[in-house]
Amino acid sequence: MAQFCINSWPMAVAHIDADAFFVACEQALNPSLNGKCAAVGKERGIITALSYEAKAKGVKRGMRTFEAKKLCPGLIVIESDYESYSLFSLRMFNIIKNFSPQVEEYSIDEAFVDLTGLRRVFSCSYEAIAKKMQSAIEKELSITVSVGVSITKTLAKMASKLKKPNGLAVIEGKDIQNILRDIPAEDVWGIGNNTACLLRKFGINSALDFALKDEGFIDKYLSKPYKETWLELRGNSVFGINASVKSSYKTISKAKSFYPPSDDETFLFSELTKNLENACAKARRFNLAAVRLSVFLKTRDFKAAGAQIRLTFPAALPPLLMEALKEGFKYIYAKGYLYRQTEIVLHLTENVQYSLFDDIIKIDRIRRIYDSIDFINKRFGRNSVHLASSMPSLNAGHSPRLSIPLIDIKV
DNA sequence: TCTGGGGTCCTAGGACCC
DNA sequence: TCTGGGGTCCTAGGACCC
Repeated sequence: MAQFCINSWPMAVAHIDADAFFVACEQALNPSLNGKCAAVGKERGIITALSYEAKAKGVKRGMRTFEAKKLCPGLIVIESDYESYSLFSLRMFNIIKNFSPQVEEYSIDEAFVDLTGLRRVFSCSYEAIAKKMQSAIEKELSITVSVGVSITKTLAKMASKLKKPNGLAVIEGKDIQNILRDIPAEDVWGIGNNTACLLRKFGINSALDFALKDEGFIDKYLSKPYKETWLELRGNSVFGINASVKSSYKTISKAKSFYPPSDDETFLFSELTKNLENACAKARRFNLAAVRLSVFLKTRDFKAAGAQIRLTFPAALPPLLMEALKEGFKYIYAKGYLYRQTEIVLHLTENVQYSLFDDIIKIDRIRRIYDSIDFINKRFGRNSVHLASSMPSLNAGHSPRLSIPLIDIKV
C-alpha cells in the first residue's frame, strides 16, 4: 500500500496524559487508597473521576454515586479538591518543562511537548526521552501518565490512548496506516459523533478510511478543522505546540444545576445573580470586561431558553450588569416551566475603553467598592460579600463563612 | 447515555456600506 | 429609483474538546 507523503524532517511530539488524574492525586496524598475502587465527586453526588479498579466494575463517569455503589459496593467516594489537583498539575508541567521548553498545557492533566531535535541533547531516541519523562513524573509525584509519541499532535494524542494506563506508544510514519486501521473514526481527536455519522454514510468507518480519502472529498464535504485533522492523520503536521500560558478568556460562563427543578422566579433570578457575581469576579481577576451578556434557563428536558444583551459599555461589576440581567431574565422566563439550571455567559473584551458619555465617576465608585469586596472574598472565602438578590440561592446551599449582604449599593 | 461545568473555533447569514 | 456587484463586520449556532 502506498505510504502517505510525509515531510522529510518531521517533528517529534509527545502527548502526555495522566491516568485517572483526580483519583491518582487523591491516592498520592493518601496511599491507603491505592489499588482500591475509589472515585471523586462526592459533593455533587455524581462520579467525576474514578480509579481503574472502579472502572473494571463497570462504574462510569457521570453516574450517580448511589448507582455506582450498587455496582461496586466497596466504592470509596471522596469530595473533589481542585486546589490539590491544580498543584499536581503545575508540578507535572514543571517536570515536563525540564525536558523541553516547548510545552503546551492542554488541560489540567494533559500536555503536548515538542521534542524535535532533542535526541542529541539526551543522547537517546525520542521514545527513550518520553520514557524518562514518564519515569520522572511517577517518581516525583507518585502518579502515572500515558505517553504517545509521533510526528503530529493528532497522532501523538491518539498514541497516548493506545496503552493506557502507564503506557508508552510510538507511531512512526511507516506504522501510521497499520495503527489507524484499528481505530474507529469517531475516536479521532477532532471528530465527534456528528461528523462520524456523516462519514459512515460514505463508508468511512475507521481512522484509516478517513485518512485515505482523497482531498477532493474532504474539500467538498468538510470544513477547515476536519481538513487539518485529515492532514495530521496523514503525517503532515499543521497544529503547532502552543507554549504560551493562558492569560485571557474570550468568554467566561457560570452555570449551576439544582434539584428539584424550580419555577420560582425569585429563586431563579437569585441563581443567575450568583452566576453573574462569580463570572464577574473571574473577569476582574483577568482584567477583562463584558461587552455582551447571555442568559440561559434550562428545563428538565435539556431545552434552553436564552437571550443575549449588548451592553452600552464594557463592565465587570455586577451592579452595572443587573439591568441587563433583569432584561434578559424577563425575556426568557416563562411561568409554569420547571427549570433545572441557570447559566450566564460574559463575552469579554480586553481593552476596556469608556466613552466620554459614560458616567466614569459612578463606575469608579462601584469599582472601588468591588476592589474591597474582592479583597474580603479572597481573605474570607468566596461569596462572603455578595449582592442582596443572590441571598435566596446562597441560603439554600452552602452557607458562607461570613455573610455580609450588600443590601443596596448607593452610588 | 445524555451526567455537569467549563471552554474554543468555524461558518453562514444578515446588516450595512460603497 | 432600480439593479447589480462586492466588501466588511457582527452574531447565532454548530461542533468539538476536557
